[in-house]
Amino acid sequence: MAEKEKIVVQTSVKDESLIEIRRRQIVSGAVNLFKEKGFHRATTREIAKAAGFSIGTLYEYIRTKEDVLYLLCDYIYDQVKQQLAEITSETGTVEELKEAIKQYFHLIDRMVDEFTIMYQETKSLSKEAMHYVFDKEHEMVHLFEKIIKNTSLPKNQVLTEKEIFLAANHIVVQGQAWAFRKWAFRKRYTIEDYINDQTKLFLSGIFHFHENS
Amino acid sequence: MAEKEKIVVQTSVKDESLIEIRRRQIVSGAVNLFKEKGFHRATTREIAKAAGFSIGTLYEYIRTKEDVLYLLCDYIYDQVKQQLAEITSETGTVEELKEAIKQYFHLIDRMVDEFTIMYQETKSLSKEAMHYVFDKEHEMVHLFEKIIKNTSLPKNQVLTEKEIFLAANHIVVQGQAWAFRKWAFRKRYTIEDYINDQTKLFLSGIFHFHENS
Amino acid sequence: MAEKEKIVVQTSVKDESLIEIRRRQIVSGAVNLFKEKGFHRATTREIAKAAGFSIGTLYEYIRTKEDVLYLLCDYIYDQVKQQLAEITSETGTVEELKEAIKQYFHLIDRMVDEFTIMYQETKSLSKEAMHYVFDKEHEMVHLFEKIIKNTSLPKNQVLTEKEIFLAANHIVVQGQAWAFRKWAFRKRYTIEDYINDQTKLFLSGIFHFHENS
Amino acid sequence: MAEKEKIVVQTSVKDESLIEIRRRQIVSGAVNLFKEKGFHRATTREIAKAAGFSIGTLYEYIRTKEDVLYLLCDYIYDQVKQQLAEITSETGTVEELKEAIKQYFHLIDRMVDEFTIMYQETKSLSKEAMHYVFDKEHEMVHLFEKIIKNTSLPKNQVLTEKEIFLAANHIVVQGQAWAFRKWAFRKRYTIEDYINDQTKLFLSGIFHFHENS
DNA sequence: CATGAATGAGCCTTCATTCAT
DNA sequence: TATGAATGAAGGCTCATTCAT
Repeated sequence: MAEKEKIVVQTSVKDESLIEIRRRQIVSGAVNLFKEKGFHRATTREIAKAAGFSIGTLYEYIRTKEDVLYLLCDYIYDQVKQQLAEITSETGTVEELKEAIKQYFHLIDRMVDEFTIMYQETKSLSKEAMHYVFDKEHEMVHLFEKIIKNTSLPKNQVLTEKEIFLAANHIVVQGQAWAFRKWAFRKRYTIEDYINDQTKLFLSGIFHFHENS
Repeated sequence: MAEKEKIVVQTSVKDESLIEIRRRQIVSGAVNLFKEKGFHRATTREIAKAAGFSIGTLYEYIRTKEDVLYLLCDYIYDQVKQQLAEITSETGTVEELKEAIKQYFHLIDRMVDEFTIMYQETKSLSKEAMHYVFDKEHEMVHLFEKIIKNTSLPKNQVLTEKEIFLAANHIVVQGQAWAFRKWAFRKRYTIEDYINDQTKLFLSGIFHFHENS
Repeated sequence: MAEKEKIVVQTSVKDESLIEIRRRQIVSGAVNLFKEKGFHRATTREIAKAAGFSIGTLYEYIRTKEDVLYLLCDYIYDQVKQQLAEITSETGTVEELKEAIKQYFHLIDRMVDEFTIMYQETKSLSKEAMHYVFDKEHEMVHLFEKIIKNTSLPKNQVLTEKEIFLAANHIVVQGQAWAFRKWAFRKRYTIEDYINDQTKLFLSGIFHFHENS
Repeated sequence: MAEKEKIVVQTSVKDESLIEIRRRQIVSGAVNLFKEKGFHRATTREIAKAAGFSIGTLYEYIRTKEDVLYLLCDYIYDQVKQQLAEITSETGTVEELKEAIKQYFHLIDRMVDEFTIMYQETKSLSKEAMHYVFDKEHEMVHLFEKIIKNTSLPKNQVLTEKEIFLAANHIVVQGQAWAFRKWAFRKRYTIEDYINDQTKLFLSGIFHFHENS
């Protein structure tokens, strides 16, 4: 979780604040571009153009094309983390859990493109970078694990660690599904409906987990 | 759903049965290759080699590199469909539904690599081919919709069409999750455990769907 | 002029009469094909198909793709030669010369496609084959040299060998021009008009050759 | 006829003057190469090498291989046009016509290779590019039409538009003949001789055009 | 003789990356 | 720092030719 984990994308530029600006430009240009053509089909020239400067300049801020994808994933997770940071479970009520799910699903809905790109292109990353991304995903699962653990369920429904893990994954996965199966859901569901039904299904699931054989 | 819908990958070879053989070779070679490097990083020469013949020959059986991916997706779905065809809901018991889920999850487990590739690379297909794949996915969702619809749930838990759709998607998505989140699940779950817990969560979910607000 | 000069296109087939038949098929298929796509753009598969048999069979009657072009040129010249053989200058009248020109121009008009192909693709031939073709062209020039030489011109207009050579070339070239500049001429000229005016221009030219400085 | 008609060969390089330089390099390299092997047999790598840079660079200045041929034709016609621009018929004397022919024939002699290539490979161009080249040819014919029209011929020999067209084509064609039939002419003619005799033949032709039936 | 599947050299083109200005 | 021209490895694909049946 420490910032130190961040895989540093090397630059030849010294000015730290300029680096930040340029990278923001790269990322926001890349999102639109990758959304349209995917990482592999997008050329570095196009990335540079989308970012608003020349390839020469692009390569002052990245070392390889893959860095762009990495930068993008990094940026998205930062956003996610930042926004999820506000979700906490303090009282342990079910309402709080519902709220967390809602926040998370809305977050995904707001960033559908970014998420879609991430889940599609992540596999193109180097093993090293991929692990970093996996870790981040694990953080997200973990966040929900904590919230679920903290939530007071009916007495006879106390979940084991493993079951909590499954439940947390469930939320994360169903959230992602909204992003990369939108072509299937959008015809029948608004995000609100989706949240509603998914939450109901999920809650009745964990509320009665141990009732069926 | 007619077989005629199949998007024909053109060939310059006339012998139909030979085409079948060669394509099977292409597909099984490609699975291993794509698993390792992904579709984009694999070269046509490598695909040919993995299939056991020269590029020249490869191109006697496909028109473009994308055809390989298409052939692969096609093959996988055919397998899936064929194996799921045996799953039917005749008595409408919950046991039957459980069995269907089990079959489906086992199927995915058996073809983890194939599924992973499919969900990762599908987006690289042409619009036309993508729609064909989407249709196939829809068939799968539909299969579960029918089974769920046919299953007798507690009286007060009758599901609407929309809810059935969600539930069917749920199964399909959680099945896929086993494939492309295996890195997360494998540490704690065997496929049997996974099936078990997922089924429990799902069933208690739909059995009590309308109990929570 | 002897048949011996013919560069033999080797075959692995023994039956002489079959060879003739197959080659005729090759040539007539190739004319249509080359007319449309040119020699380089036409594939051997297409040539075989146009000829009415398989590539395998095609290669029983030729050694390389170039042979097809060679066969084609050979055939065309044979046709030309055969048809021009009937043109002779026996009385030495101007009428006879006119008739020869007319015959030649009409011949070209009848075989525009063949001529066009020949003049366009001849340069793709090997040096050896090209020389054979050049020799054939020379024969044609020579034919007209003989006719012109034999024609009685006004006394003060007797032409030197060199001038006769030029005049003969003139006819050959202007004939070819009808074939490969048809896009320019066709708008304003019918073949009859063309023959008429070209003949007039030519005759008045050689009839008054030595009048201007 | 406006310069604007020029079919633009697209580039990814911005510096206009550099484009000019590189294209000149491409063209002059291509002339030698095509002279030797023809357009189809020459590879892009060879073209690049002949131009003095890498394929990568070559493709910064052209879009496809065909562009090289187009660039070449374009260049040649520019040269021709530029050099013929100096030829004008102001007084309408026969001497002026002779001079024009002389200039044109000399021009061809100077650029035999270029002309030969152009007339041989032009047919490989796309329809669009071919039309552009045809238009240029038409300009040349038209130039001579104007000159001939302006030339004062004997009173009873006034030529019709159609005859002038034929005569102009005559010059253009006989000029080309010097280029692509050089193997035939070179043995007996120097360019001066050729010009001399061709001019004589042509002039006596048009001076007496209407004397023969 | 006829067939057509197999082969692989080789072609055109792209594009990530570098480096002189 | 910024620029963009230059580079060349590498990729997708074609097609003339062969050879077993």
